[in-house]
Amino acid sequence: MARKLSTLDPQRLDNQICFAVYSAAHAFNRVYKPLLDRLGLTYPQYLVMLVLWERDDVPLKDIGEKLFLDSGTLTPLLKRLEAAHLVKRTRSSEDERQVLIALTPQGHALKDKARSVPQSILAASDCSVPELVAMKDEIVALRDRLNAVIGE
Amino acid sequence: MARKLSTLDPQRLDNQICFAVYSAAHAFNRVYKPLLDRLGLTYPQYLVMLVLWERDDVPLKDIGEKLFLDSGTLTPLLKRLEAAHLVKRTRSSEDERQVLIALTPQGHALKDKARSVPQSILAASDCSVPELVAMKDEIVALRDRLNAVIGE
DNA sequence: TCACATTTAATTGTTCGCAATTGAATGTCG
DNA sequence: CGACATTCAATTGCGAACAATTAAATGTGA
Repeated sequence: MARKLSTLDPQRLDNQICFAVYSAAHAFNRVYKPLLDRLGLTYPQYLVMLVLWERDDVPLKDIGEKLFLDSGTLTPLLKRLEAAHLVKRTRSSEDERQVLIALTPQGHALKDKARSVPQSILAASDCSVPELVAMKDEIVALRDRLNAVIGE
Repeated sequence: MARKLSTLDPQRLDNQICFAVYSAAHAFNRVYKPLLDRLGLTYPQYLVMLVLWERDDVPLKDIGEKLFLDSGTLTPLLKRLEAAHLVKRTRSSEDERQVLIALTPQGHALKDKARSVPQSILAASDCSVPELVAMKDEIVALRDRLNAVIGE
């Protein structure tokens, strides 16, 4: 009886999906760490590079919208990527407010070296691709509902 | 054809479950923010309080194991909770290496004020409880598989 | 055109999160 | 008992993450 109550108690840590998500994010980060160390990237830096590998010469703002990050996070991060010679930051000539982020040749080249990363993550997940895709879609849907509430 | 390839490309941002988890964690944090502000807590501080509301007078190490955090994160966090008069930190007399964390009366009292938080999160999730429980269990299982790889 | 609002990036300050190190307390084994 | 390893918390340094503010560029409407 006491057990049954505790498995329903919404104030219990283990009953909270947010803690599941929070702790899973950290677990992913720990798995990524050794893989990304070899590329000289942190996980958020890797996300920015993924965006740029899809489309180059992007305004900082667009990167922020894709990754749900603001300039307070991205400005120093991009300065570090620039210091590592992976990107170049230039003011747009049409709109001087915008900063355009472009890959350097080294930044482009890193895409190849990073090609094996998703494979390693998949292996660590120890889960079938269709299962992972289904989970991903559910989590994205949840995230989008949460973000919709924030805007309200 | 190009579209089909891109939806299978493992190096695409939108195909990565880790980014789904990462961005969902941030979305949760943004929903929690205004709720926890009223309690004077950050989200990680709230997690520590959840642990203590379940069992009081816990070694720092045990809190770390439950939350997957180390002393580098917890020591300053707990000092801030102590400065807010929510917990007390004392060295164990049996084992002087351990620091025991105990709730103050204010720390206990905060549990009641926090009772409505899970309800608000549930509403923001806009999802049935059984669905959320199923997702939570899947995510926890994934997290545990990832953590198992780290240990190896 | 000119006052005003909006957009955008940068900056500042606080809190996480973790790797690496330090130092003290405890355990272990010869 | 005594050398040695282990455990545990604290510390240091770095990189996010975000709120709040600042400043410059652009847009808008009288």
